[in-house]
Amino acid sequence: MPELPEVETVRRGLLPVMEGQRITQATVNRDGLRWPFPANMAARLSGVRVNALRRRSKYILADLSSDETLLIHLGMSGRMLISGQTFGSFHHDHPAPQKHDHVVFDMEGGARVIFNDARRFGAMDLMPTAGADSHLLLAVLGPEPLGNGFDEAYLQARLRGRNTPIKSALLDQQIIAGLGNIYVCETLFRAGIAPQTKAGALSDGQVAGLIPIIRDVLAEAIEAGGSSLRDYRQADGELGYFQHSFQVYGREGQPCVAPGCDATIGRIVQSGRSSFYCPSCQR
DNA sequence: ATGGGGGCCTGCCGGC
DNA sequence: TGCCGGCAGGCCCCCA
Repeated sequence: MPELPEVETVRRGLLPVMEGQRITQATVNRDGLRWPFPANMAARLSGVRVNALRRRSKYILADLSSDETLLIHLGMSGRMLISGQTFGSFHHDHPAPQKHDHVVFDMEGGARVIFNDARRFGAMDLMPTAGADSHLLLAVLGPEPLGNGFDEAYLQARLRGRNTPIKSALLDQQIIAGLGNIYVCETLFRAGIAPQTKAGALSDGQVAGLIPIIRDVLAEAIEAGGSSLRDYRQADGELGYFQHSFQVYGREGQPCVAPGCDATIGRIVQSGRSSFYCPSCQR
Protein backbone atom coordinates (compact mmCIF):
# COMPACT_ATOMS: atom_id res chain seq x y z
CA MET A 1 0.00 0.00 0.00
CA PRO A 2 0.93 3.31 0.75
CA GLU A 3 4.65 3.89 0.67
CA LEU A 4 6.41 6.89 2.17
CA PRO A 5 5.03 9.49 -0.27
CA GLU A 6 1.46 8.30 0.18
CA VAL A 7 1.75 8.27 3.97
CA GLU A 8 3.27 11.76 3.92
CA THR A 9 0.41 12.93 1.69
CA VAL A 10 -2.13 11.45 4.11
CA ARG A 11 -0.38 13.13 7.05
CA ARG A 12 -0.47 16.51 5.33
CA GLY A 13 -4.14 16.06 4.53
CA LEU A 14 -4.92 15.29 8.16
CA LEU A 15 -2.97 18.24 9.59
CA PRO A 16 -5.67 20.91 9.22
CA VAL A 17 -8.40 18.80 10.78
CA MET A 18 -6.41 17.03 13.50
CA GLU A 19 -3.30 18.86 14.64
CA GLY A 20 -3.95 21.11 17.63
CA GLN A 21 -7.50 19.81 17.95
CA ARG A 22 -9.22 17.61 20.46
CA ILE A 23 -10.70 14.26 19.55
CA THR A 24 -14.17 14.67 21.02
CA GLN A 25 -14.96 11.02 20.45
CA ALA A 26 -13.13 8.02 19.07
CA THR A 27 -15.22 5.03 17.97
CA VAL A 28 -13.62 1.61 17.56
CA ASN A 29 -15.64 -0.91 15.56
CA ARG A 30 -13.58 -4.08 15.94
CA ASP A 31 -11.02 -5.68 18.22
CA GLY A 32 -8.04 -4.99 16.03
CA LEU A 33 -6.52 -5.06 12.58
CA ARG A 34 -3.29 -6.91 11.98
CA TRP A 35 -2.88 -7.09 15.76
CA PRO A 36 -5.38 -6.52 18.55
CA PHE A 37 -5.87 -2.87 19.44
CA PRO A 38 -4.40 -1.74 22.78
CA ALA A 39 -6.71 -2.01 25.79
CA ASN A 40 -9.42 0.65 26.09
CA MET A 41 -8.26 2.37 22.91
CA ALA A 42 -11.49 4.30 22.32
CA ALA A 43 -11.49 5.71 25.85
CA ARG A 44 -7.79 6.59 25.70
CA LEU A 45 -8.34 8.52 22.47
CA SER A 46 -11.54 10.31 23.42
CA GLY A 47 -11.21 13.79 24.86
CA VAL A 48 -7.48 14.16 24.26
CA ARG A 49 -5.86 16.74 22.02
CA VAL A 50 -3.57 15.93 19.10
CA ASN A 51 -0.51 18.04 19.81
CA ALA A 52 1.46 16.98 16.74
CA LEU A 53 1.04 14.71 13.75
CA ARG A 54 4.35 13.25 12.63
CA ARG A 55 5.58 10.59 10.22
CA ARG A 56 8.30 7.97 10.60
CA SER A 57 8.77 5.79 7.54
CA LYS A 58 5.29 4.53 6.63
CA TYR A 59 3.90 5.20 10.10
CA ILE A 60 1.82 8.19 11.16
CA LEU A 61 2.43 9.21 14.78
CA ALA A 62 -0.01 11.40 16.69
CA ASP A 63 1.39 12.88 19.91
CA LEU A 64 -1.52 13.30 22.32
CA SER A 65 -2.14 15.58 25.30
CA SER A 66 -2.40 12.42 27.42
CA ASP A 67 1.36 11.91 26.94
CA GLU A 68 0.61 8.92 24.75
CA THR A 69 1.41 8.60 21.06
CA LEU A 70 -0.96 6.94 18.62
CA LEU A 71 0.80 4.89 15.96
CA ILE A 72 -1.06 4.32 12.71
CA HIS A 73 -0.01 2.06 9.85
CA LEU A 74 -2.11 1.89 6.70
CA GLY A 75 -0.96 -1.55 5.60
CA MET A 76 -1.85 -2.24 1.98
CA SER A 77 -5.34 -0.84 1.72
CA GLY A 78 -5.77 1.56 4.64
CA ARG A 79 -7.32 4.97 4.00
CA MET A 80 -8.02 8.01 6.15
CA LEU A 81 -11.22 9.57 4.91
CA ILE A 82 -12.12 13.11 6.00
CA SER A 83 -15.59 14.59 6.07
CA GLY A 84 -17.43 17.37 7.83
CA GLN A 85 -15.16 20.20 6.73
CA THR A 86 -16.60 23.57 5.87
CA PHE A 87 -15.16 25.48 2.92
CA GLY A 88 -16.62 28.98 2.92
CA SER A 89 -20.36 28.43 2.50
CA PHE A 90 -19.96 24.79 1.47
CA HIS A 91 -20.26 22.09 4.10
CA HIS A 92 -19.03 18.57 3.37
CA ASP A 93 -21.49 16.21 5.12
CA HIS A 94 -20.49 12.93 6.76
CA PRO A 95 -21.01 9.95 4.44
CA ALA A 96 -23.05 6.92 5.43
CA PRO A 97 -20.91 4.31 7.22
CA GLN A 98 -19.03 2.03 4.84
CA LYS A 99 -17.90 -1.53 5.09
CA HIS A 100 -14.44 -1.70 6.71
CA ASP A 101 -14.77 1.59 8.62
CA HIS A 102 -12.79 0.35 11.62
CA VAL A 103 -11.97 3.46 13.66
CA VAL A 104 -13.72 6.86 13.59
CA PHE A 105 -12.36 10.11 15.05
CA ASP A 106 -14.83 12.93 15.59
CA MET A 107 -12.85 16.13 16.00
CA GLU A 108 -13.81 19.22 17.96
CA GLY A 109 -13.71 21.31 14.80
CA GLY A 110 -16.54 19.22 13.32
CA ALA A 111 -14.44 17.09 11.01
CA ARG A 112 -14.67 13.31 11.04
CA VAL A 113 -11.69 11.11 10.17
CA ILE A 114 -12.44 7.49 9.29
CA PHE A 115 -9.81 4.75 9.15
CA ASN A 116 -11.08 2.33 6.51
CA ASP A 117 -9.04 -0.77 5.66
CA ALA A 118 -10.51 -3.60 3.62
CA ARG A 119 -7.61 -6.01 3.96
CA ARG A 120 -6.87 -5.22 7.59
CA PHE A 121 -3.10 -5.35 7.14
CA GLY A 122 -2.98 -1.99 8.90
CA ALA A 123 -2.28 -1.42 12.56
CA MET A 124 -2.82 0.99 15.44
CA ASP A 125 -1.09 1.10 18.79
CA LEU A 126 -0.68 3.44 21.74
CA MET A 127 2.52 4.02 23.69
CA PRO A 128 4.02 6.60 26.01
CA THR A 129 5.25 9.54 23.93
CA ALA A 130 8.51 9.56 25.86
CA GLY A 131 9.44 6.10 24.59
CA ALA A 132 7.81 6.21 21.18
CA ASP A 133 11.07 5.82 19.28
CA SER A 134 11.77 2.55 21.04
CA HIS A 135 8.46 0.99 20.00
CA LEU A 136 9.22 -2.44 18.57
CA LEU A 137 7.97 -1.47 15.12
CA LEU A 138 10.00 1.74 15.00
CA ALA A 139 13.24 0.78 16.72
CA VAL A 140 14.30 -1.56 13.91
CA LEU A 141 13.79 0.92 11.09
CA GLY A 142 16.66 2.22 8.99
CA PRO A 143 17.16 5.94 8.35
CA GLU A 144 14.66 8.20 6.65
CA PRO A 145 15.70 8.47 3.00
CA LEU A 146 14.94 12.21 2.98
CA GLY A 147 16.84 12.81 6.20
CA ASN A 148 20.48 13.47 7.11
CA GLY A 149 21.25 9.95 8.31
CA PHE A 150 20.98 8.51 4.82
CA ASP A 151 24.18 8.98 2.84
CA GLU A 152 26.70 7.17 0.62
CA ALA A 153 28.87 5.85 3.41
CA TYR A 154 25.89 4.43 5.24
CA LEU A 155 24.34 2.69 2.24
CA GLN A 156 27.66 1.32 1.02
CA ALA A 157 28.29 -0.16 4.44
CA ARG A 158 24.85 -1.74 4.63
CA LEU A 159 24.99 -3.29 1.15
CA ARG A 160 28.59 -4.48 1.26
CA GLY A 161 28.86 -8.23 1.08
CA ARG A 162 25.12 -8.74 0.83
CA ASN A 163 24.08 -11.59 -1.42
CA THR A 164 20.45 -10.51 -1.66
CA PRO A 165 19.20 -8.81 -4.85
CA ILE A 166 19.33 -5.01 -4.71
CA LYS A 167 15.54 -5.05 -5.21
CA SER A 168 15.07 -6.92 -1.94
CA ALA A 169 17.71 -4.87 -0.12
CA LEU A 170 15.97 -1.58 -0.93
CA LEU A 171 12.65 -3.05 0.22
CA ASP A 172 14.27 -3.98 3.55
CA GLN A 173 12.94 -1.41 6.02
CA GLN A 174 15.89 -2.04 8.32
CA ILE A 175 18.28 -0.78 5.64
CA ILE A 176 16.19 2.15 4.44
CA ALA A 177 12.77 3.06 5.77
CA GLY A 178 9.83 3.99 3.60
CA LEU A 179 10.41 2.51 0.17
CA GLY A 180 7.92 -0.01 -1.18
CA ASN A 181 7.55 -1.98 -4.37
CA ILE A 182 6.61 0.92 -6.64
CA TYR A 183 9.37 3.33 -5.69
CA VAL A 184 12.07 0.64 -5.63
CA CYS A 185 11.15 -0.35 -9.18
CA GLU A 186 11.22 3.28 -10.32
CA THR A 187 14.50 3.94 -8.50
CA LEU A 188 16.28 0.99 -10.10
CA PHE A 189 15.08 2.01 -13.55
CA ARG A 190 16.42 5.53 -13.12
CA ALA A 191 19.68 4.09 -11.79
CA GLY A 192 20.03 1.67 -14.72
CA ILE A 193 20.51 -1.24 -12.32
CA ALA A 194 18.84 -4.62 -12.92
CA PRO A 195 16.71 -5.73 -9.95
CA GLN A 196 18.42 -9.14 -9.83
CA THR A 197 21.87 -7.61 -9.23
CA LYS A 198 23.35 -8.78 -5.95
CA ALA A 199 23.49 -5.83 -3.58
CA GLY A 200 27.09 -6.59 -2.68
CA ALA A 201 28.12 -6.62 -6.34
CA LEU A 202 27.31 -2.94 -6.91
CA SER A 203 30.24 -0.54 -7.21
CA ASP A 204 30.64 2.24 -4.68
CA GLY A 205 29.73 4.65 -7.45
CA GLN A 206 26.52 2.81 -8.24
CA VAL A 207 25.50 2.81 -4.59
CA ALA A 208 26.34 6.50 -4.26
CA GLY A 209 24.24 7.18 -7.34
CA LEU A 210 21.21 5.60 -5.72
CA ILE A 211 21.06 8.24 -2.98
CA PRO A 212 19.95 11.25 -5.05
CA ILE A 213 17.72 9.06 -7.22
CA ILE A 214 15.81 7.72 -4.21
CA ARG A 215 15.45 11.24 -2.85
CA ASP A 216 14.24 12.59 -6.19
CA VAL A 217 11.71 9.81 -6.77
CA LEU A 218 10.23 10.25 -3.30
CA ALA A 219 10.22 14.05 -3.44
CA GLU A 220 8.54 14.07 -6.85
CA ALA A 221 5.92 11.62 -5.65
CA ILE A 222 5.17 13.69 -2.53
CA GLU A 223 4.93 16.78 -4.71
CA ALA A 224 2.38 14.96 -6.89
CA GLY A 225 0.31 13.91 -3.88
CA GLY A 226 1.37 10.28 -4.07
CA SER A 227 0.18 7.57 -6.42
CA SER A 228 -3.37 6.31 -6.58
CA LEU A 229 -3.89 2.68 -7.44
CA ARG A 230 -6.84 0.50 -6.50
CA ASP A 231 -7.01 1.21 -2.81
CA TYR A 232 -5.01 4.27 -2.00
CA ARG A 233 -6.63 7.67 -1.71
CA GLN A 234 -5.30 10.93 -0.38
CA ALA A 235 -6.66 11.85 3.04
CA ASP A 236 -9.32 14.08 1.57
CA GLY A 237 -10.38 11.50 -1.02
CA GLU A 238 -8.69 13.25 -3.91
CA LEU A 239 -6.43 11.27 -6.22
CA GLY A 240 -2.68 11.68 -6.30
CA TYR A 241 -1.25 11.69 -9.77
CA PHE A 242 2.31 10.33 -9.54
CA GLN A 243 1.13 7.07 -11.13
CA HIS A 244 1.15 8.93 -14.44
CA SER A 245 4.90 9.29 -13.96
CA PHE A 246 5.62 5.58 -13.58
CA GLN A 247 8.29 4.55 -16.04
CA VAL A 248 8.29 0.81 -15.29
CA TYR A 249 5.86 -0.05 -12.48
CA GLY A 250 2.78 -1.81 -13.87
CA ARG A 251 4.02 -1.40 -17.44
CA GLU A 252 4.85 -5.01 -18.35
CA GLY A 253 4.80 -5.51 -22.11
CA GLN A 254 4.77 -1.79 -22.86
CA PRO A 255 7.64 0.03 -24.58
CA CYS A 256 10.51 1.42 -22.54
CA VAL A 257 10.28 5.20 -22.22
CA ALA A 258 14.03 5.77 -22.56
CA PRO A 259 14.87 7.69 -25.75
CA GLY A 260 16.22 5.34 -28.40
CA CYS A 261 15.40 2.17 -26.43
CA ASP A 262 13.23 -0.29 -28.32
CA ALA A 263 12.92 -2.85 -25.53
CA THR A 264 9.71 -3.74 -23.70
CA ILE A 265 9.26 -3.58 -19.95
CA GLY A 266 9.60 -6.99 -18.29
CA ARG A 267 8.33 -8.43 -15.04
CA ILE A 268 9.99 -10.98 -12.77
CA VAL A 269 8.98 -12.18 -9.33
CA GLN A 270 11.47 -11.70 -6.49
CA SER A 271 10.62 -12.75 -2.94
CA GLY A 272 7.04 -13.03 -4.06
CA ARG A 273 6.85 -9.46 -5.35
CA SER A 274 6.68 -8.26 -8.93
CA SER A 275 9.70 -6.37 -10.20
CA PHE A 276 9.19 -4.30 -13.33
CA TYR A 277 12.29 -3.33 -15.29
CA CYS A 278 13.76 -2.62 -18.72
CA PRO A 279 15.99 -5.54 -19.70
CA SER A 280 17.99 -3.26 -21.98
CA CYS A 281 18.46 -0.14 -19.83
CA GLN A 282 18.99 -1.97 -16.54
CA ARG A 283 22.12 -4.10 -16.23
C1' DA B 1 23.16 -14.27 10.22
C1' DT B 2 20.94 -14.26 5.91
C1' DG B 3 17.69 -15.15 2.34
C1' DG B 4 13.42 -17.00 0.71
C1' DG B 5 8.77 -18.34 1.07
C1' DG B 6 4.14 -18.52 3.45
C1' DG B 7 0.51 -16.26 5.30
C1' DC B 8 -2.50 -12.66 6.73
C1' DC B 9 -7.31 -10.44 4.39
C1' DT B 10 -10.56 -8.55 0.86
C1' DG B 11 -11.52 -6.87 -3.67
C1' DC B 12 -11.03 -6.44 -8.47
C1' DC B 13 -10.15 -7.79 -13.08
C1' DG B 14 -9.73 -10.76 -16.99
C1' DG B 15 -10.75 -15.08 -19.10
C1' DC B 16 -13.75 -18.80 -20.02
C1' DT C 1 -24.08 -13.46 -15.76
C1' DG C 2 -21.08 -16.33 -12.94
C1' DC C 3 -17.21 -18.65 -11.34
C1' DC C 4 -12.17 -19.04 -10.77
C1' DG C 5 -7.49 -17.91 -10.80
C1' DG C 6 -4.26 -14.40 -10.35
C1' DC C 7 -2.88 -10.26 -8.57
C1' DA C 8 -2.42 -6.19 -5.29
C1' DG C 9 1.10 -0.56 -2.46
C1' DG C 10 3.21 -4.35 3.57
C1' DC C 11 5.56 -6.96 6.67
C1' DC C 12 5.99 -10.55 10.50
C1' DC C 13 7.39 -15.17 11.15
C1' DC C 14 9.34 -19.49 10.31
C1' DC C 15 12.48 -22.46 8.06
C1' DA C 16 16.79 -23.93 5.93
